[in-house]
Amino acid sequence: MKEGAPISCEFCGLRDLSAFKDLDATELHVVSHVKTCVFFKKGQVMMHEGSRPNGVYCIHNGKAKISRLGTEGKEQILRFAKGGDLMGYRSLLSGENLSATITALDDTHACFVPKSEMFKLIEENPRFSLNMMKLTCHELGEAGKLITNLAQKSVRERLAEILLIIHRTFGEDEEGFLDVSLTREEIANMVGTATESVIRLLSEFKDDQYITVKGRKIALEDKNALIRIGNVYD
Amino acid sequence: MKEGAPISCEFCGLRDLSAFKDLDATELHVVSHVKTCVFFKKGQVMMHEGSRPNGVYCIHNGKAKISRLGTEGKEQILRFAKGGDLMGYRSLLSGENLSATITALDDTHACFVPKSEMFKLIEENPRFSLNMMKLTCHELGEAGKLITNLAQKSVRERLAEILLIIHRTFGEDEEGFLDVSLTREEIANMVGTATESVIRLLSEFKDDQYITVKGRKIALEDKNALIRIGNVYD
DNA sequence: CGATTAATTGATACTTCTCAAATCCTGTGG
DNA sequence: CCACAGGATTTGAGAAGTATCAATTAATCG
Repeated sequence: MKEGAPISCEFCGLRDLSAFKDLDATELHVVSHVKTCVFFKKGQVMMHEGSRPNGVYCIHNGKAKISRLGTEGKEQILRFAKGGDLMGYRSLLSGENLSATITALDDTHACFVPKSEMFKLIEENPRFSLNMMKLTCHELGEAGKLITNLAQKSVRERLAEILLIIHRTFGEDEEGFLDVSLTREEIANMVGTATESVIRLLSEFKDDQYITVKGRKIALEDKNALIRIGNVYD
Repeated sequence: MKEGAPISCEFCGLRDLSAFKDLDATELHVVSHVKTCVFFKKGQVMMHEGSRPNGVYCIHNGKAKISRLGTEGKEQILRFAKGGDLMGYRSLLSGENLSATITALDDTHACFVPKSEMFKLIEENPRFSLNMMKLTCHELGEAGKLITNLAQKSVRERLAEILLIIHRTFGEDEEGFLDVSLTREEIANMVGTATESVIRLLSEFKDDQYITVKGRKIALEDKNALIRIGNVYD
């Protein structure tokens, strides 16, 4: 982790996507000056499960995964994050230790906003508070979906759905492949299954021409089939 | 659903447990006068998945379950609620439809606080906002735990853990039985498994003398054994 | 261009689900 | 208070779905 190129909040194109969208010019100016710009290399841990954060990261560009350690130290990926997403706010706001580890999936530039500034904004700007609540409550809804899926769907269904989620989150590159590099193990740790099961099912999907695989790169060729297989309704 | 006995917020013993604990005398007085007291019979639905709530319920006494419909209409129980707990705030704050149904597990008295009042408090009292955020963020952490458990633990482990969770949430009656009446199917819908599996595993736990069963009533006789079986660390 | 890590495939074992049938409760109405 | 209907619980048997272990091949990063 080292200092990155300074990015000014006032001119950040992602601002409208974030909880900071309703700050006035003065507030924005302050945030822009108290924040720090940080760079993480691919694979680097941005925040550690169990520790206490002193602020939040706002991702400028790059990708990250949010994961927890389960029994036997096995990783469970809870969700992904990309540009405009805030990381570490759950722990900061609830006053608990970090319940998850955040790891960069790519070279990532992020802005660190200190705790004091976050609480000052909450204190002074109800609109910001409401944005933070919206964000959290939305995540809570997503978590409920995931819980239901894990509890009720088969591994095959879950894998199909998660391929679609990855597509929705990160989109595709110029060749049509999912625009993120995940190992089979990471996919398994999102689906909640064994690596070998993911491999077998991906082969199946490939044989059925629902996807194309080229090394670690995966392209969704028949999204409707995946929607059907995954029983994805929303 | 009919009018219940009026309960005044000022004298509500549960207030300190709820997000309303930091309201000043005036605010509390207002809430107490705009709220409605409502009574739900055991089994009655308090809020319906997919609908848009016009406020939140604060449970005065009684018990409720929060559940979602999964594929094939199967119920997935996300969590339970009891006196002092707020219901429906996730949807209200995120501005989305209700993502879950809330059903009374017992005869339940609850206070309905209208949406307008909730947003007024958020607008005017940052401490209240912060309490709401704390609440939501804490739930989000719990959801993460549940996700990890569902993805990684066996049905046997999950059942052991959920018996402990039920104990922690509802405590025990004078005979030492878990103080809530759940069908085997409801337990299965919390664990995320088939009803028959729950029945078989409960018999096993009974044979091993970890629990005692008397009809629908269950008593935890050896909590340490359940902690061990469930790999429960927190 | 090695060395290491990741991906793949096969064989086998185990957990869990599903279906079916029997028994037991529980709440309800007479 | 009792009898009954319908739902809930229990048990068994067999089928699926997944996990695990082991061995090979492929890919990736210094």
